[in-house]
Amino acid sequence: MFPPVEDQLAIIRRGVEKIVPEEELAQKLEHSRKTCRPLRVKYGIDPTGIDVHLGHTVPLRKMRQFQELGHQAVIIIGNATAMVGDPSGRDQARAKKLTAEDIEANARDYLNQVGKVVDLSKAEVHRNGDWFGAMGLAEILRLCGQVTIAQLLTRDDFAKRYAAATPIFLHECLYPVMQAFDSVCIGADIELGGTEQLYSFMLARDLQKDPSTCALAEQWMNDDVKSRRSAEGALPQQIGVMSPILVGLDGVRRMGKSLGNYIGVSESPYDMMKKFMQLPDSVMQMYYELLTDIPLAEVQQILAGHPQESKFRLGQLVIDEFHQTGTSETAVAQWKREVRDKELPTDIEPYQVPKQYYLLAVDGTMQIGDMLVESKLCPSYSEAVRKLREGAVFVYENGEKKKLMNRSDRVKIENGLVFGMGKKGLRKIESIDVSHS
RNA sequence: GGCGGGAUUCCCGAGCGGUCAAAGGGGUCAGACUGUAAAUCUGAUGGCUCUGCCUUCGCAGGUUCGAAUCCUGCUCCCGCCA
Repeated sequence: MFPPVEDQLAIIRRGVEKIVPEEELAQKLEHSRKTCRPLRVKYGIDPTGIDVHLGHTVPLRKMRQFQELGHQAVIIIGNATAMVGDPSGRDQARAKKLTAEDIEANARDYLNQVGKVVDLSKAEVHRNGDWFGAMGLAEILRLCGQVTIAQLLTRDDFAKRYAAATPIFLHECLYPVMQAFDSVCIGADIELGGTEQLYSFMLARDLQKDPSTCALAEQWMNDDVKSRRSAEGALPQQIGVMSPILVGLDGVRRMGKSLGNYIGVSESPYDMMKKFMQLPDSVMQMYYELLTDIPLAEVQQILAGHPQESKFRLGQLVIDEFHQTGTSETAVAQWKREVRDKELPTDIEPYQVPKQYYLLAVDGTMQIGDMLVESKLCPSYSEAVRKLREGAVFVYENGEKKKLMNRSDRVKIENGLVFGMGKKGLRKIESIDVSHS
Protein backbone atom coordinates (compact mmCIF):
# COMPACT_ATOMS: atom_id res chain seq x y z
CA MET A 1 0.00 0.00 0.00
CA PHE A 2 2.69 2.51 0.94
CA PRO A 3 6.01 3.04 -0.82
CA PRO A 4 9.17 1.95 1.00
CA VAL A 5 10.10 4.14 3.94
CA GLU A 6 13.33 5.33 2.36
CA ASP A 7 11.48 6.52 -0.73
CA GLN A 8 8.92 8.29 1.37
CA LEU A 9 11.61 9.98 3.43
CA ALA A 10 13.33 11.29 0.33
CA ILE A 11 10.14 12.99 -0.81
CA ILE A 12 9.22 14.29 2.60
CA ARG A 13 12.64 15.75 3.30
CA ARG A 14 12.83 17.84 0.17
CA GLY A 15 12.61 21.54 0.88
CA VAL A 16 12.10 20.94 4.55
CA GLU A 17 14.17 22.83 7.04
CA LYS A 18 13.54 20.89 10.19
CA ILE A 19 11.85 17.70 11.26
CA VAL A 20 11.33 17.45 14.99
CA PRO A 21 12.00 14.93 16.32
CA GLU A 22 13.75 13.75 13.23
CA GLU A 23 14.44 10.19 14.35
CA GLU A 24 10.80 9.42 15.04
CA LEU A 25 9.70 10.03 11.49
CA ALA A 26 11.13 6.83 10.04
CA GLN A 27 9.63 4.85 12.89
CA LYS A 28 6.22 6.33 12.29
CA LEU A 29 6.40 5.64 8.58
CA GLU A 30 7.54 2.11 9.29
CA HIS A 31 4.68 1.56 11.66
CA SER A 32 2.13 3.00 9.29
CA ARG A 33 3.38 0.78 6.53
CA LYS A 34 3.27 -2.34 8.66
CA THR A 35 -0.19 -1.67 10.01
CA CYS A 36 -1.47 -0.27 6.71
CA ARG A 37 -2.73 2.85 8.43
CA PRO A 38 -2.11 6.22 6.84
CA LEU A 39 -0.49 8.94 8.91
CA ARG A 40 -2.74 11.83 9.82
CA VAL A 41 -1.12 14.95 8.47
CA LYS A 42 -2.32 18.24 9.87
CA TYR A 43 -2.12 21.72 8.48
CA GLY A 44 -3.92 24.63 10.07
CA ILE A 45 -4.81 27.97 8.57
CA ASP A 46 -6.45 30.92 10.22
CA PRO A 47 -8.93 32.54 7.86
CA THR A 48 -7.80 36.06 8.59
CA GLY A 49 -7.22 37.34 5.08
CA ILE A 50 -8.23 36.51 1.58
CA ASP A 51 -5.24 35.91 -0.64
CA VAL A 52 -3.45 32.62 -0.49
CA HIS A 53 0.05 33.21 -1.81
CA LEU A 54 2.97 31.04 -2.75
CA GLY A 55 4.31 31.20 0.79
CA HIS A 56 1.28 29.27 1.96
CA THR A 57 1.62 26.75 -0.80
CA VAL A 58 4.93 25.50 0.54
CA PRO A 59 3.38 23.47 3.37
CA LEU A 60 0.33 22.82 1.21
CA ARG A 61 2.50 21.21 -1.45
CA LYS A 62 4.09 19.13 1.26
CA MET A 63 0.62 18.06 2.27
CA ARG A 64 -0.16 17.02 -1.26
CA GLN A 65 3.01 14.98 -1.36
CA PHE A 66 1.86 13.18 1.76
CA GLN A 67 -1.48 12.59 0.07
CA GLU A 68 0.27 11.14 -2.96
CA LEU A 69 2.14 8.81 -0.65
CA GLY A 70 -1.19 7.58 0.63
CA HIS A 71 -1.51 9.49 3.88
CA GLN A 72 -4.50 11.31 5.30
CA ALA A 73 -4.62 15.09 4.94
CA VAL A 74 -6.37 16.95 7.74
CA ILE A 75 -6.98 20.64 7.30
CA ILE A 76 -7.88 22.78 10.26
CA ILE A 77 -9.72 25.99 9.59
CA GLY A 78 -8.85 28.10 12.58
CA ASN A 79 -12.09 30.00 12.91
CA ALA A 80 -11.64 30.11 16.68
CA THR A 81 -7.93 30.87 16.65
CA ALA A 82 -8.49 33.55 14.03
CA MET A 83 -10.17 35.62 16.70
CA VAL A 84 -7.01 35.49 18.76
CA GLY A 85 -4.39 36.08 16.12
CA ASP A 86 -1.21 34.10 15.80
CA PRO A 87 1.56 35.82 17.73
CA SER A 88 4.21 33.72 16.02
CA GLY A 89 7.10 35.74 14.78
CA ARG A 90 5.36 38.97 15.61
CA ASP A 91 6.86 41.71 17.65
CA GLN A 92 3.51 43.11 18.54
CA ALA A 93 -0.07 42.01 18.88
CA ARG A 94 -2.36 41.96 15.88
CA ALA A 95 -4.46 45.03 15.71
CA LYS A 96 -7.52 43.97 13.82
CA LYS A 97 -10.25 41.86 15.29
CA LEU A 98 -12.38 39.99 12.81
CA THR A 99 -16.06 39.28 13.05
CA ALA A 100 -17.44 35.76 12.84
CA GLU A 101 -19.00 36.55 9.45
CA ASP A 102 -15.71 37.77 8.00
CA ILE A 103 -14.02 34.66 9.23
CA GLU A 104 -16.57 32.32 7.72
CA ALA A 105 -16.43 34.09 4.37
CA ASN A 106 -12.66 33.93 4.45
CA ALA A 107 -12.76 30.26 5.35
CA ARG A 108 -14.78 29.38 2.25
CA ASP A 109 -12.55 31.44 0.09
CA TYR A 110 -9.50 29.83 1.61
CA LEU A 111 -10.75 26.36 0.89
CA ASN A 112 -11.29 27.23 -2.75
CA GLN A 113 -7.74 28.39 -3.03
CA VAL A 114 -6.31 25.55 -0.97
CA GLY A 115 -8.09 23.16 -3.30
CA LYS A 116 -5.74 24.26 -6.05
CA VAL A 117 -2.93 22.49 -4.27
CA VAL A 118 -4.42 19.86 -2.01
CA ASP A 119 -6.89 17.20 -3.11
CA LEU A 120 -9.81 18.26 -0.95
CA SER A 121 -11.94 15.30 -1.98
CA LYS A 122 -9.60 13.12 0.02
CA ALA A 123 -8.94 15.50 2.86
CA GLU A 124 -10.65 15.95 6.21
CA VAL A 125 -11.57 19.53 6.98
CA HIS A 126 -12.31 20.66 10.51
CA ARG A 127 -13.07 24.01 12.08
CA ASN A 128 -11.58 24.42 15.48
CA GLY A 129 -14.57 26.50 16.51
CA ASP A 130 -16.38 23.15 16.69
CA TRP A 131 -14.55 22.31 19.86
CA PHE A 132 -13.53 25.68 21.23
CA GLY A 133 -17.04 26.95 20.78
CA ALA A 134 -18.41 24.06 22.77
CA MET A 135 -15.96 24.12 25.63
CA GLY A 136 -16.90 25.67 28.94
CA LEU A 137 -14.69 27.74 31.16
CA ALA A 138 -13.95 24.77 33.38
CA GLU A 139 -12.59 22.80 30.44
CA ILE A 140 -10.60 25.70 29.14
CA LEU A 141 -9.06 26.20 32.56
CA ARG A 142 -8.12 22.55 32.68
CA LEU A 143 -6.41 22.94 29.35
CA CYS A 144 -4.58 26.05 30.53
CA GLY A 145 -3.41 24.11 33.54
CA GLN A 146 -1.09 22.23 31.21
CA VAL A 147 1.04 25.21 30.37
CA THR A 148 3.19 27.50 32.48
CA ILE A 149 4.20 31.07 31.90
CA ALA A 150 7.82 30.03 31.98
CA GLN A 151 7.14 27.69 29.07
CA LEU A 152 5.42 30.43 27.14
CA LEU A 153 8.34 32.73 27.67
CA THR A 154 10.70 30.24 26.09
CA ARG A 155 9.09 31.25 22.85
CA ASP A 156 11.35 33.51 20.96
CA ASP A 157 8.71 36.04 19.96
CA PHE A 158 7.25 36.33 23.45
CA ALA A 159 10.69 36.47 25.01
CA LYS A 160 11.67 39.30 22.71
CA ARG A 161 8.52 41.21 23.37
CA TYR A 162 8.87 40.68 27.09
CA ALA A 163 12.43 41.94 27.00
CA ALA A 164 11.42 44.93 24.89
CA ALA A 165 8.45 45.60 27.15
CA THR A 166 6.00 45.36 24.27
CA PRO A 167 2.61 44.16 25.44
CA ILE A 168 1.84 40.47 25.47
CA PHE A 169 -1.87 39.95 25.88
CA LEU A 170 -3.35 37.02 27.75
CA HIS A 171 -5.44 35.90 24.81
CA GLU A 172 -2.29 35.65 22.72
CA CYS A 173 -0.83 33.30 25.27
CA LEU A 174 -3.75 31.03 24.61
CA TYR A 175 -3.02 30.79 20.92
CA PRO A 176 -0.34 28.10 20.99
CA VAL A 177 -2.39 26.15 23.52
CA MET A 178 -5.39 26.18 21.21
CA GLN A 179 -3.32 25.18 18.23
CA ALA A 180 -1.82 22.33 20.19
CA PHE A 181 -5.22 21.18 21.36
CA ASP A 182 -6.34 20.96 17.74
CA SER A 183 -3.66 18.34 17.26
CA VAL A 184 -5.11 16.34 20.11
CA CYS A 185 -8.67 16.49 18.78
CA ILE A 186 -7.71 15.30 15.35
CA GLY A 187 -4.96 12.95 16.47
CA ALA A 188 -2.21 14.39 14.29
CA ASP A 189 0.82 12.27 13.46
CA ILE A 190 2.49 15.00 11.47
CA GLU A 191 1.98 18.72 11.57
CA LEU A 192 3.09 20.93 8.73
CA GLY A 193 4.06 24.56 9.01
CA GLY A 194 6.86 27.07 9.08
CA THR A 195 9.81 26.97 11.42
CA GLU A 196 8.23 29.65 13.57
CA GLN A 197 5.66 27.06 14.63
CA LEU A 198 8.15 25.01 16.58
CA TYR A 199 6.80 26.00 19.96
CA SER A 200 3.19 25.12 19.21
CA PHE A 201 4.23 21.88 17.58
CA MET A 202 6.12 20.79 20.65
CA LEU A 203 3.33 21.85 22.94
CA ALA A 204 1.02 19.60 20.95
CA ARG A 205 3.30 16.67 21.77
CA ASP A 206 3.03 17.46 25.46
CA LEU A 207 -0.73 17.53 25.29
CA GLN A 208 -1.00 14.39 23.19
CA LYS A 209 0.96 12.33 25.68
CA ASP A 210 -1.20 13.52 28.55
CA PRO A 211 -4.16 11.14 29.03
CA SER A 212 -6.32 13.71 30.81
CA THR A 213 -6.00 16.19 27.95
CA CYS A 214 -6.82 13.44 25.49
CA ALA A 215 -9.88 12.60 27.56
CA LEU A 216 -10.91 16.24 27.35
CA ALA A 217 -10.72 16.06 23.56
CA GLU A 218 -12.26 12.63 23.24
CA GLN A 219 -15.73 13.76 22.23
CA TRP A 220 -14.35 15.37 19.08
CA MET A 221 -12.17 12.46 18.01
CA ASN A 222 -13.32 10.20 15.24
CA ASP A 223 -13.26 6.44 15.64
CA ASP A 224 -9.99 6.10 13.83
CA VAL A 225 -8.28 8.50 16.21
CA LYS A 226 -9.85 6.91 19.25
CA SER A 227 -8.53 3.53 18.18
CA ARG A 228 -5.01 4.91 18.19
CA ARG A 229 -5.02 5.79 21.86
CA SER A 230 -2.87 3.80 24.24
CA ALA A 231 -4.19 1.79 27.15
CA GLU A 232 -3.64 4.82 29.39
CA GLY A 233 -5.53 6.98 26.95
CA ALA A 234 -2.66 8.95 25.46
CA LEU A 235 -2.26 9.61 21.75
CA PRO A 236 0.84 9.05 19.67
CA GLN A 237 2.91 12.25 19.57
CA GLN A 238 3.04 14.29 16.42
CA ILE A 239 6.14 15.16 14.47
CA GLY A 240 6.68 18.67 13.22
CA VAL A 241 7.68 18.95 9.59
CA MET A 242 8.74 22.53 9.13
CA SER A 243 9.29 24.32 5.89
CA PRO A 244 11.65 27.23 5.58
CA ILE A 245 10.09 30.64 5.23
CA LEU A 246 9.65 31.54 1.60
CA VAL A 247 11.10 34.97 0.99
CA GLY A 248 9.07 37.46 -0.97
CA LEU A 249 9.78 39.40 -4.14
CA ASP A 250 12.26 41.63 -2.34
CA GLY A 251 14.39 38.56 -1.70
CA VAL A 252 14.81 39.39 1.95
CA ARG A 253 11.66 39.46 4.00
CA ARG A 254 9.17 36.63 4.26
CA MET A 255 6.48 36.56 1.65
CA GLY A 256 3.45 38.18 3.14
CA LYS A 257 0.35 40.07 2.27
CA SER A 258 1.07 43.00 4.51
CA LEU A 259 4.53 43.42 3.02
CA GLY A 260 3.13 43.54 -0.50
CA ASN A 261 5.84 41.22 -1.74
CA TYR A 262 3.80 38.19 -2.63
CA ILE A 263 2.58 36.21 -5.60
CA GLY A 264 -1.01 35.16 -5.06
CA VAL A 265 -2.34 31.85 -6.33
CA SER A 266 -5.35 33.60 -7.81
CA GLU A 267 -3.36 36.03 -9.89
CA SER A 268 -3.45 35.90 -13.66
CA PRO A 269 -0.66 34.03 -15.46
CA TYR A 270 0.80 37.22 -16.82
CA ASP A 271 0.80 39.00 -13.47
CA MET A 272 2.52 36.01 -11.96
CA MET A 273 5.10 35.91 -14.72
CA LYS A 274 5.92 39.58 -14.31
CA LYS A 275 6.57 39.00 -10.64
CA PHE A 276 8.70 35.93 -11.24
CA MET A 277 10.87 37.89 -13.64
CA GLN A 278 11.44 40.49 -10.96
CA LEU A 279 12.76 38.01 -8.42
CA PRO A 280 16.31 38.47 -7.30
CA ASP A 281 18.48 35.72 -8.80
CA SER A 282 19.59 34.71 -5.35
CA VAL A 283 16.24 33.25 -4.37
CA MET A 284 15.69 31.09 -7.44
CA GLN A 285 17.22 27.98 -5.97
CA MET A 286 14.89 28.25 -2.99
CA TYR A 287 11.89 28.81 -5.20
CA TYR A 288 12.71 25.80 -7.34
CA GLU A 289 13.19 23.65 -4.31
CA LEU A 290 10.07 24.72 -2.49
CA LEU A 291 7.64 25.31 -5.33
CA THR A 292 8.44 22.65 -7.91
CA ASP A 293 9.11 18.92 -8.01
CA ILE A 294 12.09 19.16 -10.36
CA PRO A 295 14.85 16.87 -9.03
CA LEU A 296 17.46 18.93 -7.25
CA ALA A 297 20.27 17.79 -9.53
CA GLU A 298 18.33 19.04 -12.50
CA VAL A 299 17.66 22.31 -10.72
CA GLN A 300 21.41 22.86 -10.52
CA GLN A 301 21.66 22.42 -14.26
CA ILE A 302 18.85 24.86 -14.88
CA LEU A 303 20.41 27.44 -12.61
CA ALA A 304 23.71 27.11 -14.42
CA GLY A 305 22.08 28.50 -17.55
CA HIS A 306 20.98 32.03 -18.23
CA PRO A 307 19.09 33.41 -15.24
CA GLN A 308 16.38 34.81 -17.45
CA GLU A 309 15.67 31.38 -18.91
CA SER A 310 15.61 29.85 -15.44
CA LYS A 311 13.05 32.39 -14.39
CA PHE A 312 10.84 31.72 -17.39
CA ARG A 313 10.98 28.04 -16.57
CA LEU A 314 10.24 28.57 -12.89
CA GLY A 315 7.37 30.89 -13.62
CA GLN A 316 5.88 28.47 -16.09
CA LEU A 317 6.11 25.53 -13.74
CA VAL A 318 4.25 27.39 -11.04
CA ILE A 319 1.71 28.94 -13.38
CA ASP A 320 0.93 25.54 -14.84
CA GLU A 321 -0.07 24.38 -11.39
CA PHE A 322 -2.69 27.03 -10.98
CA HIS A 323 -3.88 27.73 -14.51
CA GLN A 324 -4.92 25.93 -17.64
CA THR A 325 -2.22 24.38 -19.74
CA GLY A 326 -0.89 26.72 -22.38
CA THR A 327 -1.48 29.90 -20.43
CA SER A 328 2.07 29.95 -19.12
CA GLU A 329 3.49 30.01 -22.67
CA THR A 330 1.20 32.89 -23.47
CA ALA A 331 2.37 34.68 -20.36
CA VAL A 332 6.00 34.30 -21.39
CA ALA A 333 5.26 35.53 -24.88
CA GLN A 334 3.38 38.49 -23.49
CA TRP A 335 6.24 39.34 -21.15
CA LYS A 336 8.72 39.25 -24.03
CA ARG A 337 6.52 41.46 -26.13
CA GLU A 338 5.48 44.02 -23.57
CA VAL A 339 8.37 44.09 -21.17
CA ARG A 340 11.45 43.11 -23.10
CA ASP A 341 10.47 44.64 -26.44
CA LYS A 342 8.58 47.49 -24.78
CA GLU A 343 5.61 47.16 -27.06
CA LEU A 344 2.41 48.76 -25.93
CA PRO A 345 0.24 46.28 -24.09
CA THR A 346 -3.17 45.48 -25.49
CA ASP A 347 -5.08 46.00 -22.29
CA ILE A 348 -4.16 49.49 -21.18
CA GLU A 349 -6.34 50.84 -18.45
CA PRO A 350 -8.92 53.12 -20.05
CA TYR A 351 -9.35 56.67 -18.92
CA GLN A 352 -12.32 58.87 -19.54
CA VAL A 353 -11.67 62.57 -19.59
CA PRO A 354 -14.20 64.21 -17.29
CA LYS A 355 -16.74 66.20 -19.19
CA GLN A 356 -15.83 69.55 -17.70
CA TYR A 357 -12.27 69.26 -18.95
CA TYR A 358 -13.42 68.39 -22.40
CA LEU A 359 -15.81 71.26 -22.51
CA LEU A 360 -13.25 73.66 -21.09
CA ALA A 361 -10.72 72.80 -23.73
CA VAL A 362 -11.44 75.17 -26.53
CA ASP A 363 -8.72 73.75 -28.71
CA GLY A 364 -9.43 70.15 -27.72
CA THR A 365 -6.45 69.87 -25.42
CA MET A 366 -5.89 69.38 -21.71
CA GLN A 367 -3.00 70.12 -19.39
CA ILE A 368 -0.92 67.02 -18.73
CA GLY A 369 -0.75 67.90 -15.03
CA ASP A 370 -4.52 67.70 -14.70
CA MET A 371 -4.55 64.52 -16.70
CA LEU A 372 -2.09 62.78 -14.41
CA VAL A 373 -4.08 63.62 -11.33
CA GLU A 374 -7.45 62.94 -12.91
CA SER A 375 -6.39 59.54 -14.14
CA LYS A 376 -5.02 58.67 -10.71
CA LEU A 377 -1.49 58.20 -11.98
CA CYS A 378 -0.48 60.81 -9.42
CA PRO A 379 -2.05 61.28 -6.01
CA SER A 380 -1.68 65.05 -6.11
CA TYR A 381 -0.94 67.87 -8.44
CA SER A 382 2.33 68.56 -6.66
CA GLU A 383 3.41 64.99 -7.24
CA ALA A 384 2.54 65.35 -10.92
CA VAL A 385 4.72 68.42 -11.16
CA ARG A 386 7.62 66.57 -9.57
CA LYS A 387 7.33 63.54 -11.80
CA LEU A 388 7.13 65.75 -14.86
CA ARG A 389 10.31 67.47 -13.79
CA GLU A 390 11.96 64.09 -13.31
CA GLY A 391 11.16 63.14 -16.87
CA ALA A 392 8.90 60.25 -15.99
CA VAL A 393 5.88 61.33 -17.99
CA PHE A 394 5.31 60.53 -21.64
CA VAL A 395 2.71 60.50 -24.37
CA TYR A 396 2.51 58.35 -27.49
CA GLU A 397 2.02 60.43 -30.58
CA ASN A 398 1.74 58.47 -33.83
CA GLY A 399 3.47 55.56 -32.16
CA GLU A 400 6.32 57.80 -31.03
CA LYS A 401 7.02 58.10 -27.32
CA LYS A 402 7.34 61.73 -26.38
CA LYS A 403 8.53 62.97 -23.01
CA LEU A 404 6.68 65.80 -21.33
CA MET A 405 8.37 67.98 -18.73
CA ASN A 406 6.03 70.86 -17.94
CA ARG A 407 2.77 70.69 -16.15
CA SER A 408 1.29 73.13 -18.56
CA ASP A 409 2.16 71.02 -21.60
CA ARG A 410 -1.06 70.32 -23.40
CA VAL A 411 -2.21 67.00 -24.72
CA LYS A 412 -4.78 66.53 -27.41
CA ILE A 413 -7.88 64.78 -26.08
CA GLU A 414 -8.47 62.08 -28.63
CA ASN A 415 -9.81 58.59 -28.43
CA GLY A 416 -7.05 55.99 -28.13
CA LEU A 417 -4.31 58.36 -27.07
CA VAL A 418 -1.90 56.67 -24.69
CA PHE A 419 -0.01 58.43 -21.93
CA GLY A 420 1.81 57.20 -18.89
CA MET A 421 4.27 57.62 -16.10
CA GLY A 422 7.16 55.41 -15.10
CA LYS A 423 7.04 51.69 -15.54
CA LYS A 424 3.58 50.90 -14.37
CA GLY A 425 1.28 53.66 -15.25
CA LEU A 426 -0.21 53.58 -18.72
CA ARG A 427 -3.58 55.07 -19.56
CA LYS A 428 -5.55 55.18 -22.74
CA ILE A 429 -8.09 57.87 -23.42
CA GLU A 430 -11.40 56.27 -24.26
CA SER A 431 -14.81 57.18 -25.59
CA ILE A 432 -15.17 60.79 -24.66
CA ASP A 433 -18.63 61.41 -23.36
CA VAL A 434 -20.10 64.72 -24.42
CA SER A 435 -23.60 63.48 -25.02
CA HIS A 436 -25.33 65.39 -22.23
CA SER A 437 -23.84 68.76 -22.98
C1' G B 1 -1.78 55.13 44.18
C1' G B 2 3.43 57.76 44.12
C1' C B 3 7.66 59.37 41.11
C1' G B 4 9.94 60.00 36.47
C1' G B 5 10.15 59.61 30.80
C1' G B 6 7.63 60.15 26.21
C1' A B 7 3.93 61.42 22.03
C1' U B 8 7.49 64.81 15.40
C1' U B 9 5.81 64.37 8.51
C1' C B 10 4.46 56.53 5.55
C1' C B 11 7.94 54.09 9.56
C1' C B 12 12.24 54.82 12.84
C1' G B 13 14.33 59.04 14.64
C1' A B 14 16.88 64.31 15.23
C1' G B 15 15.22 69.19 16.46
C1' C B 16 14.38 72.15 22.08
C1' G B 17 12.08 80.32 20.64
C1' G B 18 13.17 82.70 14.68
C1' U B 19 17.50 80.76 9.09
C1' C B 20 11.79 74.43 10.07
C1' A B 21 7.71 71.71 5.46
C1' A B 22 11.35 70.28 9.81
C1' A B 23 18.53 66.57 9.90
C1' G B 24 19.64 61.32 9.19
C1' G B 25 18.10 56.39 8.06
C1' G B 26 14.32 53.00 6.17
C1' G B 27 10.53 52.51 2.81
C1' U B 28 8.37 54.32 -1.58
C1' C B 29 8.39 56.74 -6.41
C1' A B 30 11.25 58.38 -10.59
C1' G B 31 15.91 58.65 -13.77
C1' A B 32 20.65 56.04 -15.44
C1' C B 33 22.54 51.15 -15.98
C1' U B 34 20.64 45.96 -16.92
C1' G B 35 18.52 40.31 -18.19
C1' U B 36 12.53 46.38 -16.89
C1' A B 37 16.92 40.80 -11.79
C1' A B 38 20.05 42.15 -7.93
C1' A B 39 23.76 45.57 -6.74
C1' U B 40 25.17 50.53 -7.79
C1' C B 41 24.67 55.78 -8.90
C1' U B 42 21.28 60.20 -9.18
C1' G B 43 16.94 62.84 -7.91
C1' A B 44 12.33 63.26 -5.40
C1' U B 45 9.27 62.26 -1.16
C1' G B 46 2.54 67.69 2.86
C1' G B 47 -0.93 70.50 -0.33
C1' C B 48 -2.20 74.46 -3.76
C1' U B 49 -4.81 78.95 -8.18
C1' C B 50 3.53 77.68 -7.17
C1' U B 51 9.45 82.90 -7.63
C1' G B 52 4.24 83.06 -3.56
C1' C B 53 0.44 81.03 -0.37
C1' C B 54 -1.90 77.37 2.96
C1' U B 55 -1.89 73.12 6.43
C1' U B 56 1.34 69.78 9.52
C1' C B 57 5.22 68.28 14.89
C1' G B 58 -0.81 63.89 20.53
C1' C B 59 -5.50 67.38 21.89
C1' A B 60 -7.25 72.23 23.84
C1' G B 61 -5.87 76.82 25.51
C1' G B 62 -1.94 80.59 26.89
C1' U B 63 2.91 83.54 26.80
C1' U B 64 5.55 86.02 22.66
C1' C B 65 6.47 90.44 17.14
C1' G B 66 7.29 85.04 16.33
C1' A B 67 6.42 78.23 19.07
C1' A B 68 7.56 71.52 16.87
C1' U B 69 10.48 74.14 20.53
C1' C B 70 8.22 77.92 26.73
C1' C B 71 3.63 77.64 30.30
C1' U B 72 -1.36 75.33 31.82
C1' G B 73 -4.97 71.59 31.43
C1' C B 74 -6.44 67.01 28.95
C1' U B 75 -5.77 62.14 26.42
C1' C B 76 -2.76 58.02 25.48
C1' C B 77 1.86 55.21 26.09
C1' C B 78 6.29 53.61 28.85
C1' G B 79 9.62 52.77 33.07
C1' C B 80 10.55 52.56 38.32
C1' C B 81 8.37 52.17 43.19
C1' A B 82 3.91 50.46 45.89
